Amino acid sequence: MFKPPPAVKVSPSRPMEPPGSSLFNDHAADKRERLKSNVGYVKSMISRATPAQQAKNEKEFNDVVADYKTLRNLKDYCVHVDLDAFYAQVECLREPKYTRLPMAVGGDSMLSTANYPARKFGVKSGMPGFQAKKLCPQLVILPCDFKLYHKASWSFHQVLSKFDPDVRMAGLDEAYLNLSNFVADAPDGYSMNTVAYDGECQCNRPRKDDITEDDEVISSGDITCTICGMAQLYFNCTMNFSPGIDGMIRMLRMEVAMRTNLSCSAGIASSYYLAKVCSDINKPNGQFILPGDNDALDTFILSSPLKLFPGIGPTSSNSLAEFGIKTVADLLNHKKNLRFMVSNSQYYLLTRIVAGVDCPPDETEESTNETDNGIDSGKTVGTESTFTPTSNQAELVSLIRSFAKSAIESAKGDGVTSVGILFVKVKLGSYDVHTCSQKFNEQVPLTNVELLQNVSETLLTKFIAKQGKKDIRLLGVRYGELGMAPLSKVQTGLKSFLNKPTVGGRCVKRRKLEENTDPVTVIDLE
DNA sequence: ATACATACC
DNA sequence: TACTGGTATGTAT
Repeated sequence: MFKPPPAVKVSPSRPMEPPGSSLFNDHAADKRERLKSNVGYVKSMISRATPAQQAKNEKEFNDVVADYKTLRNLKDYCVHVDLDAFYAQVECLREPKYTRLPMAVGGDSMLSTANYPARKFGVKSGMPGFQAKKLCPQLVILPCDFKLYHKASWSFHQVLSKFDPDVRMAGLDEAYLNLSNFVADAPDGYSMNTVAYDGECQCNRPRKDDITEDDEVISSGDITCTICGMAQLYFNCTMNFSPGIDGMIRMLRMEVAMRTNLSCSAGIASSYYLAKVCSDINKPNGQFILPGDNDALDTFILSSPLKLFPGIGPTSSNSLAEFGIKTVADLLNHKKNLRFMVSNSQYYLLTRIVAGVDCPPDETEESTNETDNGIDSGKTVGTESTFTPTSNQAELVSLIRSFAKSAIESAKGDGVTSVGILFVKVKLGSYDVHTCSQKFNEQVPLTNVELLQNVSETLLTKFIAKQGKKDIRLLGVRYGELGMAPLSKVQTGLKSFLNKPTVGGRCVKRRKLEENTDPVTVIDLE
């Protein structure tokens, strides 16, 4: 397979300075404190638990896991495909020189993505740009260009839908496929006509090195790269891939690289949930297969750190770590007390992780939140924004009214015609977040801008009156219980191919997409 | 019904 | 100087 060009060698970063005192750090410290105190409370509860209770807990755990394990479907080939450092890679199509230089996409206050050269310095997505610059002074930060990312995502989706017409996009850069039926079809493996490149051009394309002796070169020549303008040798060839899922996914990733000039990684497992975990293992530009075999599954799951599983975020992970639980194996050693440590839904998530299955029983039905009167009670639309903290009420009122208006525009763009509930979000200078909401007696049409602005303002001023005069650093307005226009009118925009997001791939429900007959096109950079 | 917390990209 | 924005979902009261 093709590999990204080697990164420029750079000296390692100096160690991070200890976190100074700031409102942000104070807030983070408070949060850690609360977590510890919570854990302390639970520990004291555990110390008072009776052996009978614990035995009951242990039995429950074993029973639930055993129950879930019967849902394992070892013959399935679930695939999760994930574009590597997506925004950064797309920016490299426009400016190929960044392929080997540390670069990130985002702004001074937050980075969305960092490319791999930047990651060598410890720069990560989700890090504020100004901190990243301390780790890597030569870091180039490019602004987000969502229009372009949507185009790239569309091309990606087009390629994948040829492998599975029911492919399910989960965000712009990720997708789930089911190739269970596909794989058995080709006992002799797969072959594909491709072009591999060599020469000065370093763009993220299939490379000459990817051609093996099993492949056949049909013709070759000397041209100029259309992306970076550098000299380029090309080799038209037929590439061959081994039979089975490994070859098929190598071919799939080669096809993605050909059609989008983007590299991706893939995970293959007997459940979507595990496939997602697997796609991170050999990233970037790699793939990992978890064999559909009970012992292999158990070994893999038990040895994995819990925080790698979708749904186990920093808070749960840190909390469990306080109890000495870091891996799934650790979890099994605390069966007796798990019930005390986590919420009910977390408990079932954890048992599902242990069992290695996607969904709890009785929840496999395709579900919609849309009710008969066209109200989608699950969906919300909103706008929020951070600004220099201020306690000036006139300014804040003006801001919330403008956000109420932009949230209306955003909702209209999604085909919303009326709303049943309005949420206001306030983040104080201390980073404490508050929300207030008001449910309406009847649906408010989006044409009633004044009313929605007035209610937003009232919720805000009431909040300020209650809290006293404090600095505010973020305001947001969000609408819920959305009345939707007839679907035929709205599904036309660039993002229409995106499915409704599903949190963490925890419960991936597959959804039929429109048949796609358009030819795959290379991303248009303008 | 409302507020808050957690998660994901 | 400076720590996002949009959406979903679960828990507590």
